[in-house]
Amino acid sequence: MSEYKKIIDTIRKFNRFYTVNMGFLNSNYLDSSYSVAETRILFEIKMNESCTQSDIVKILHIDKSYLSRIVQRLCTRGIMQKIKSEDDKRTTKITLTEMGKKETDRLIELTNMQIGAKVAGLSKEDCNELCDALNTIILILGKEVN
Amino acid sequence: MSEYKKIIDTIRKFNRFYTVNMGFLNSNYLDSSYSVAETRILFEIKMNESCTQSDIVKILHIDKSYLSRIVQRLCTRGIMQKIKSEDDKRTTKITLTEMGKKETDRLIELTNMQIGAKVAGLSKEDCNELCDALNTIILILGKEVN
DNA sequence: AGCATTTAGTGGATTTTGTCAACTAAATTG
DNA sequence: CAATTTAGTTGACAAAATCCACTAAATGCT
Repeated sequence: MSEYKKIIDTIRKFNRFYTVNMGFLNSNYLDSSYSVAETRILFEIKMNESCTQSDIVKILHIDKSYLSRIVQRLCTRGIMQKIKSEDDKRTTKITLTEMGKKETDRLIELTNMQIGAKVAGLSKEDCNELCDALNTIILILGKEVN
Repeated sequence: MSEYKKIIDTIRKFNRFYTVNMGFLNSNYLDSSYSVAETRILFEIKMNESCTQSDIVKILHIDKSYLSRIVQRLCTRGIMQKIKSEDDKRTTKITLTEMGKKETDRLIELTNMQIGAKVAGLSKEDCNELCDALNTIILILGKEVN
């Protein structure tokens, strides 16, 4: 079997396994008070400190009007703030409020616990091996630029 | 850093990387004529040859009423068939029609090409290493029963 | 400069997706 | 054989996501 056929089959098998086994990846089992999209947006802002809506649109590939409404909702809920940019008056910087930061941290903690539950029974050796394997994949697939 | 903290951080990093980099996983960029749910259902029936709706409900964790309607739709589109079971008259076996099989194969071929594009530039060595890493993850995480 | 095009974000209207509860019919429990 | 469970269907809704048209600001072009 050629390398390509083998790797494609393996990735296919992995995807199937991972989405079932780690199915919470894109689930709202996390916390019913935030949708999947909201959660991803919160995580993204957390990572990027401060960013514009179009930044998020580009990264997460979601519709700009959809995002706009989500941001509005989260603003009225006191989770984030829109700050008019001085240099480019079309754009608004989005930042988390104190409450938003706390909430995001809480959500991260929740996912950590879910992940923790998944690996709870693993031995030290398995943990290390798993880490290596995950990093290997990031390294190799990261070479492919898109 | 403890093994657990390390592995949780790594999985978190991996999830982020993989959903962005391999984002097509659960996308309908695949083929606009089938929704994500429809595609998953088609793949599942393909794998299990013949199965009941409740089988699929259990495997894919989707609402039975939701599934029922999707199956109906795909039946009227000539993709699949419901066959009354003799032994248990509550259940209906679902099978793909010839057209359904062709369509499913076509969808699989499409994902294969998407995956292929992702790994196109990899060396033989990288391919093998990647395969090993993916299989390692399946092996280790597969130990954890849920 | 001045006009055309692009970009950021908003809002209306709609479709798609997914959920919940109630129901029928058949199977299972005990 | 009555009570409970299971498989699937349907109605009514709610949530999520998309499409399109629009305003205002920035950028490109000649």
